[in-house]
Amino acid sequence: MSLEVPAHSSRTGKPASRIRQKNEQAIIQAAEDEFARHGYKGTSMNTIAAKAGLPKANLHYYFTNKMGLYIAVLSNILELWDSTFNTLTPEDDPAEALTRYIRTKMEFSRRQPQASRIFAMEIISGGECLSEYFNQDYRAWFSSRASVFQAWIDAGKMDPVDPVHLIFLLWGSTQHYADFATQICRVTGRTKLTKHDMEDAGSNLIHIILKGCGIKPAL
Amino acid sequence: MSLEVPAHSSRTGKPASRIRQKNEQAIIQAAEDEFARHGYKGTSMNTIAAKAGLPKANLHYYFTNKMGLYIAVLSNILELWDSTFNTLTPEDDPAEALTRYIRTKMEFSRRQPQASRIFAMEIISGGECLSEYFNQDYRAWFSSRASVFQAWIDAGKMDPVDPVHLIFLLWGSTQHYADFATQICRVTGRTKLTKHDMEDAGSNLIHIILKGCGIKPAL
DNA sequence: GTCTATACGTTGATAGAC
DNA sequence: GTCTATCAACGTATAGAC
Repeated sequence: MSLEVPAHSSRTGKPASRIRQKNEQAIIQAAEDEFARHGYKGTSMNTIAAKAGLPKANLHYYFTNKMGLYIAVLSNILELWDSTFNTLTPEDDPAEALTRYIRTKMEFSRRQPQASRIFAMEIISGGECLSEYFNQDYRAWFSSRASVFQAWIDAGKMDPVDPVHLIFLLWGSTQHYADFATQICRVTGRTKLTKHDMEDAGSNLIHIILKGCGIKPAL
Repeated sequence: MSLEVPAHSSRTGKPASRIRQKNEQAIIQAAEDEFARHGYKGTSMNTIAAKAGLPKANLHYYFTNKMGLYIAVLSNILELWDSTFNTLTPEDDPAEALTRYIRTKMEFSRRQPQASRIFAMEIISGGECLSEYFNQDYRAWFSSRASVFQAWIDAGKMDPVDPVHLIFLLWGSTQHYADFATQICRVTGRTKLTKHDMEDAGSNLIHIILKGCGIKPAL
């Protein structure tokens, strides 16, 4: 499902040296910051190199070109992304499972806001770099997530809401706290969203969404 | 064609000629498309000029520089944005008012997705161009919106949810359908979101959010 | 493996003919 | 008011010395 990140040199296929690993990490880190703020087109290799503390020729040595670096960053992110998603099953207790899912997504929004923003930018920009990602497998996976909700509905464990739109509600409401953190801070007079703020936000979402779906909260 | 009062040149304050009005409109239209896709930094005057069918020197004639054009586009959007927001009052019936509000926002996401995306890109990019917009007045306005919900809560018309987070839930869940339309289409196998799709999405949100807040639906 | 120097296209912006 | 020609700055990418 995810694009491939070479643990080995993309050029030689040999195991990565310690220096290589360290430099690649520094570059990816710097690239994440820039891509998250300015998107693909708006980011320059120059700026990334400066932020990573390396001459810009090195970026081209480790990643063949700008798109190569971008794909590496995206892959990094999708790996994270995917790993937080596959926990719901029809056998689960809806209240418990949904609570856990929302908490996990909010925790992700708090700890990896950059990842969420890069993803958002890419989607808004047309998402062509993710066309590989949104393939048959992805649609099948999405379907299987939706069918979990359908199973709960059929078993009378929750209201007959549209499972697909419920997923979009879960995604939209949780990612909002990563992508729009700037606006949220400005509006509420904060300088940053604390762990506590995010937990409050999560509790609020859990209350409204569970009750809204006719699920009794877990004890 | 009607005899409207001509808009005025942003430079001279003199009445705008018909040519000027037409060209400015074409430029802003093209600029919106590009800024919505690539953000401020990722957009080039060159591309905008080509899309507007004008030599690029003209853009600098009508709008002093790139930032001037960007601000013009943003202002255009904020005007639209604000005009859809001020309908909730403590005297309203919560069910009716919230239903209307969600429908309005979804209608906005359907008709003006570009506007929503430019706003999203700007916020993700740090939102410095909006620092003027997020001023004292804005915070006061936001507060007054939140206090409407608080009034409903105090009157026992809805559950004691956090009014501020409720607003973020409303914003996040409705804007998601504009900003992430690409992903939604890919995932659901559609080519575009129809009016009918958006109405379904709205109905779903209304069901979950109203019930989740302990509000009985309007009849 | 690393970095300096550089090629060469594109950028935002302007000067000046029409 | 409009547009062609042009500028300096910056973009990605590479060649080749170390």
